[in-house]
Amino acid sequence: MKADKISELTTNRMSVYLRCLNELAAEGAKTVSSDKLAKRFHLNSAQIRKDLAYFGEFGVRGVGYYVNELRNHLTKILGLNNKHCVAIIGAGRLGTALTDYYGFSQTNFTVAALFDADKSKIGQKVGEVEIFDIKDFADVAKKDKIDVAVIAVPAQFAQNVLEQVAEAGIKAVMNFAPTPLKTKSDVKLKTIDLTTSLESLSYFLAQPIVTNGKDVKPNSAKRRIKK
Amino acid sequence: MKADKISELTTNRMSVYLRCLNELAAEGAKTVSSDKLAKRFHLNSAQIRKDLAYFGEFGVRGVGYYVNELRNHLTKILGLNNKHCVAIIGAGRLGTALTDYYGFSQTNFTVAALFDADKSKIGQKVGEVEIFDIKDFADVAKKDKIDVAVIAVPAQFAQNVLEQVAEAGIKAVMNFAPTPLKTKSDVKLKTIDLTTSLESLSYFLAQPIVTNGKDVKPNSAKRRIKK
DNA sequence: ATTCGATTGAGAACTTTTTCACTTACAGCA
DNA sequence: TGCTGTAAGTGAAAAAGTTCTCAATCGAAT
Repeated sequence: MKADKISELTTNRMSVYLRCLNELAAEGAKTVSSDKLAKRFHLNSAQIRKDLAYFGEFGVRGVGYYVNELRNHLTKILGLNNKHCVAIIGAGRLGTALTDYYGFSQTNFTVAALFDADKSKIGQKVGEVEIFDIKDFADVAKKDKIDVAVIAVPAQFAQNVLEQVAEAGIKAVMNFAPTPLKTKSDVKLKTIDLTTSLESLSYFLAQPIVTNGKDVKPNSAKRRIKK
Repeated sequence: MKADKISELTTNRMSVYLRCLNELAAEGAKTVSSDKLAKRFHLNSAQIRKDLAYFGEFGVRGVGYYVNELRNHLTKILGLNNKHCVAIIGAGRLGTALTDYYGFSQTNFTVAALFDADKSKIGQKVGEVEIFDIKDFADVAKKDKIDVAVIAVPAQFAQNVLEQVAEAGIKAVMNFAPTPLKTKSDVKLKTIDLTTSLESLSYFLAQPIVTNGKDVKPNSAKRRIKK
């Protein structure tokens, strides 16, 4: 198949598959079928096959996928065979929490540096990771071979930080600031907006829960009139 | 219009619109058009009108939307006119960071309690927020009128925590544990998987950047051909 | 009043994503 | 060697989501 444009929905799932394959490998499983995988995360097996098919033919008909082999493929596809160095900009609560979070992680990401504009923080350490002046970003990024940036600064500074980071040649940015950012097309930006997530959840709280078109509440006839 | 099933993509955007309206209101804007809004976050104006149309007719032709009026509507729709009390389960780095994050927040969410299984943490405080024993979740949740739970525990405990939380009658759960969770259909679960986000980003790093099916390395003429 | 520009609301068209259903291929066994 | 059962790969259909287009309608200017 080998399509030339892979959607983010697919790459997200690839990461999930890989995690699952790592678990399966640890459990000593030799093979796994798309159907077994699908059941692990309440997903359609055709979807898994289709996702994988974008990248090649990894399975064996009648058998399934060899766990180790597929794992190696996915690791390569996701670029996790190479080490990645992450810089976190913003040494507040969130930034420092993420420093540990990714530091712990079994994946191939290392938080190499923290950055902040607050003079009083600069030079301090969070675990093993030193806090640098954001002004020195380009230099430090180059020296430490940083290739991923995480923006964890207040919304009003985010655009500026993004530009500095892009200027320094970083091509992958994860943004936690709840604000829309403009970026050049060769920089991949992924925004995680916690406020939006929470508010969106609140919406579902506010609504009566509906299952199969009918209300689940005891004695309310019809809320949510169709059409 | 008033459709009966609103997608999460729409509710996420509604939250974004609301944030923007709050800013506009602060700037003193009286009205705003879908086109102006759209430009703020590189979005199509038809999309905004369609999103809003799910919930009613809020605009005035030839004028746009009255900022304050629309803001009030969105606030009600998202259920943000009521206070929400949030419990965070897992008083590790991430959990404590989120405690502050949402605590700061200007929105109508208050972190009312933290929970952990680690005896040494129980009784301590993070800012104003006390850490309770997870075993007491149901009691504390009832007393403090908690209606949203955030799961920030290691993956292997997440399913168990979710069940306890659901058992206590919580209907909205935000999950940071990188693992698929099973839940009853009347509990709204939203998972934010930071590892997946990062790995997915890594994929785009690993790939040559492609625009129209061709590689965009140094001296390729046209980027992004229309259509 | 009437015209004009602006902007919504909504159906149609289009695009993307997911699911279905079927064909092909391999492994194990008689 | 040929059957049989299982499961990948895949084109087509369905569903979901986005964008286009345009009639309807409002405010303002003439």
